[in-house]
Amino acid sequence: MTFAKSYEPGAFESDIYAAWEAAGIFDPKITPFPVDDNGDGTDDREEPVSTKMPENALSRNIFGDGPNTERPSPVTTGARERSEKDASLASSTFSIVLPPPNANGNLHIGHGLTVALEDSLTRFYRLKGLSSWFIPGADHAGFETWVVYERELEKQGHTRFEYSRDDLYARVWDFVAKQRGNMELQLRALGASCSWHDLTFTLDENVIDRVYTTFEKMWNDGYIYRGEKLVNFCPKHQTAFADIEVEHQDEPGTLWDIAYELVDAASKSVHSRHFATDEERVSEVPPVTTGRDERAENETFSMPIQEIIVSTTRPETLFGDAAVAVNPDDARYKDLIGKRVKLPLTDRTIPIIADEHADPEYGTGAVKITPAHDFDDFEVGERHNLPRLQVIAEDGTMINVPEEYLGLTTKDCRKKVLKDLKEQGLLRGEKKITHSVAHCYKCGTVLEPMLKDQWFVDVEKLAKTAIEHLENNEIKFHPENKKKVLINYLKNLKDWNISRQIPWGIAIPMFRKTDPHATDEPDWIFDRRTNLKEIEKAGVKYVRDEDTFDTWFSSSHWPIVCTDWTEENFNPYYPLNVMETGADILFAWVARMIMMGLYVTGEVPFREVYLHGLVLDEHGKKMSKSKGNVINPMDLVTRFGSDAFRLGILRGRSAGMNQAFSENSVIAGRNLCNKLWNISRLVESIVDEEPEDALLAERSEKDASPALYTTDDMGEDWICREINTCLDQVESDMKDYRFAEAVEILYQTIWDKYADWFIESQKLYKNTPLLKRTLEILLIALHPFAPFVTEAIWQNLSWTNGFIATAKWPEKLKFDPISAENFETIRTIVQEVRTTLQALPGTNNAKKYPLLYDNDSIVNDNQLLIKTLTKVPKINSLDGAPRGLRLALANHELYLDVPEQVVNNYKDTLTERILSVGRELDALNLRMANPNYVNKAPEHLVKETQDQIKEKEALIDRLKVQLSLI
RNA sequence: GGGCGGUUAGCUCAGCUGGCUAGAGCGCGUCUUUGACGUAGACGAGGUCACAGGUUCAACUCCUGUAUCGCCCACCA
Repeated sequence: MTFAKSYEPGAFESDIYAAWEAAGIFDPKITPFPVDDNGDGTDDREEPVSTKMPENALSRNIFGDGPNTERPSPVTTGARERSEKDASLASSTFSIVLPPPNANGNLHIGHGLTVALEDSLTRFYRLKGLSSWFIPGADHAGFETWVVYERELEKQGHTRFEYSRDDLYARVWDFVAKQRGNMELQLRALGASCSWHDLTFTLDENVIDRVYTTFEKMWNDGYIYRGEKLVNFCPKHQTAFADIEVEHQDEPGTLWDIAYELVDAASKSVHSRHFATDEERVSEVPPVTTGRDERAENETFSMPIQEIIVSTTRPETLFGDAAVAVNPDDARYKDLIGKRVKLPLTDRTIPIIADEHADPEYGTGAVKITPAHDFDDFEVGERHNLPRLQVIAEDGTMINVPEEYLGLTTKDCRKKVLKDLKEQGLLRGEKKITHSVAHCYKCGTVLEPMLKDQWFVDVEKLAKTAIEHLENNEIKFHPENKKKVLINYLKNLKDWNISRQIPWGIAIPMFRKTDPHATDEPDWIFDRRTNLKEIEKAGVKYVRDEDTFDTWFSSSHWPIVCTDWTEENFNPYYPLNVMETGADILFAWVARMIMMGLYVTGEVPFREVYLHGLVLDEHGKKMSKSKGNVINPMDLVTRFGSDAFRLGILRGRSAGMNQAFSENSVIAGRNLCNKLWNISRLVESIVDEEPEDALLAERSEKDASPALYTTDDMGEDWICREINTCLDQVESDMKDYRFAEAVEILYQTIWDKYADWFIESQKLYKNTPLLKRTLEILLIALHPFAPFVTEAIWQNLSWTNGFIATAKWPEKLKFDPISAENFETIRTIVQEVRTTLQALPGTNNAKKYPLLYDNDSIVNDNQLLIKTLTKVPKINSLDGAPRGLRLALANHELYLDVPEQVVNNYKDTLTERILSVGRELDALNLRMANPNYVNKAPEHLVKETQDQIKEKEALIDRLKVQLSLI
């Protein structure tokens, strides 16, 4: 096989992926259910044990025609026990799940980062010999997909209300089935080494099964309750959201002051009471009414005011008011507590109550309480047992209001209410304010707090258990501080609304009794038969709840369902080794997986959590369609190659940080791939022309060791040392999830060390076995990060076998440390020669001047090497007195044999050099002059400083001699 | 209001538990057809590590405060 002349990733990437997949190398070596005792880790999945008939008609397998149906089924062997064998099994596996991308979407840059991170880990541990299982998934993306589909329906002139829920489910299913596939192809293009036949779709039967089992357990354990609570409701999408899905935005608004008339009037007017009783504090008393002309207010003092003025941003909800609240400590209103007021525009009267919620500093200090349409008011209402009167319907129009307002939209109703209040003289002021408003994160519609019967999970115990395990350090976080953030979140977690009013999701398996006379029967029963609208049990009829689960309720089972965890069997892949995902879903997903994992399995679902931050554009700004700064990962893959993208996006990135990303880093990655490609071409050409046997024979005469290679010349020992350091570094970086650092050290080792020094030296002394071995090692070490190019090279090399993807992580190389250190000296010499030559006037200096040395064994022994690396025409031993230009190297008598004229021109440079070394020397001397440093600093540092001083002094001396010679 | 993070070269970022002349990539300048690579090689310029205190023999690193940018949570009648 011959190497293509140039590095063209597009020419081989897809073929290579196909070859990997065909060879099945992404499958875990150990089957998830090693109960067969074959002892050879053979795969059980060819003979699946019985699969249940799909009881749920809704749960068709979207990937049903694929090999997914062959997914292994658990084999019951009785109680699950942890044996020593289990433990050793678990330690020989590596498992990780892909946060499932939207089944019918395209990958975005965040997915690109996720794959780069997760696949690097997977490939690294696969090379390290662990049975690695990278489990892919696809998300039905309940709401996301639903929004897309509903838009589609609208385009066709239909609405969701024309169809039954089952109909809609089936339609969306087909819609997704048609669209799906893109994201899987894109994952392959990114090199994700996923075990594809284990792909789990969030609506797969086993997922629904597991979710129902958990729900049933929760129901029986009393964790599930049906409650009438306020939920964030999108009037456009007609569904409720969890708190976490709501987007708050600061917006301008108006705060209106509205007068509510007292029914049983106070004996004195509000204002006169103040003046009569608190005369000494008159000047400090704030006026009850605000935002109006001072004089107008004064006028009101003379008249008995029989009203209280409330401040509100939502006048239209006044029909739902259940009370007016004032702060119990607010002196202005103390006497009014317990009195009643007439609700404007209606005949109703409501009480004035005392509640901390009312802030005396804000508005008038009196606030209307509308329990059915405001979250705070709901809580106030609960404290005071107030009725919840719903006046806004789910479609955003008014209900339960006087006839003239009935059916108006909230917007129109507000206008009319304000107009009517004004006419009645009850509107007392308005003020422009900024307040945050809840929006639907998808369509931007203002969310309406809506009173609804929903299913809730009582999270108290779940959260408490999770906190205990977190505080017990059972999960390691990267970055570390996120654990604290998570615990803090869990401590304040409110009950979780799991009902959604969209058809695209997992049906809630609850049925409501239809016959109110069957008093002995419970109102709600659990039943898995959600394919039926109506069921009958013990002669009583029940109808299905039409809601579906919040997607996070099922997603929280992800590690459990992906690894096929069961109660009965030990599963070496659960808990997952690591959960890698975006820091933005720490609460929504990670927190819930931990709670659910503990609830279902009693174990944390993963040992470590790595959270990545946002990928920002090159200027550090968030990417968004509206800004037009979105970078499409597939576009970069096409232009620069998959490896270049992966290397580029990992570069300079650290856990949890939002970081800028630009094409530059991808270009740098591409360049490394190209470099590696050409290194390999050169090595291969050397291997091709030099018969290995002859060389080995020659070497083994000198050294009887049976090693595959021998190190002999200095650069060889040196590169062995450097590669060993690199391997150590990569391993420790991967253990600590320091991806960028791992890539960095590989980059440096391959380019700055291997190519620039070792390969260059090998153009002179060829050690073919070592060239082969070192190249193999570097390819393997880089493979986790750049899988395609390393595999492509591996396949092109004449002496390698199999796939690099399943190669063995390299052992350390043997080397002679003294020889390695000597090469370091040679490098220093070579660099000094180069620097000096460049600084000399004129061009092409390297070829002009010979190098002279005196009494220097390293130079003497390596004349040819130094000559090759510096390109000087000759290296001679100094005969007679020193001449030419002395190199500024301590402990080396080296001269560039240049004419006096050139030396003279170099005088300034030399003087400056002496000064600069002098400054360094001064600093060192200053340090030594400090007795505290000498006494307190570690001994080795003091000694190091002393040595440096000696070195610098000697250097300065010699430079001065040189200068004096000029 | 509570919490978290950033501020290091022109740009984007490393620098872990305090001890190098503070690093990388890209960009920039000069030079180079050398057994692969110009997507390259050699050499170089460029930094008061946001600011102010403190701890220490020693601070980019630890502590306190300030400024500034950003994120998350809560509240906003």
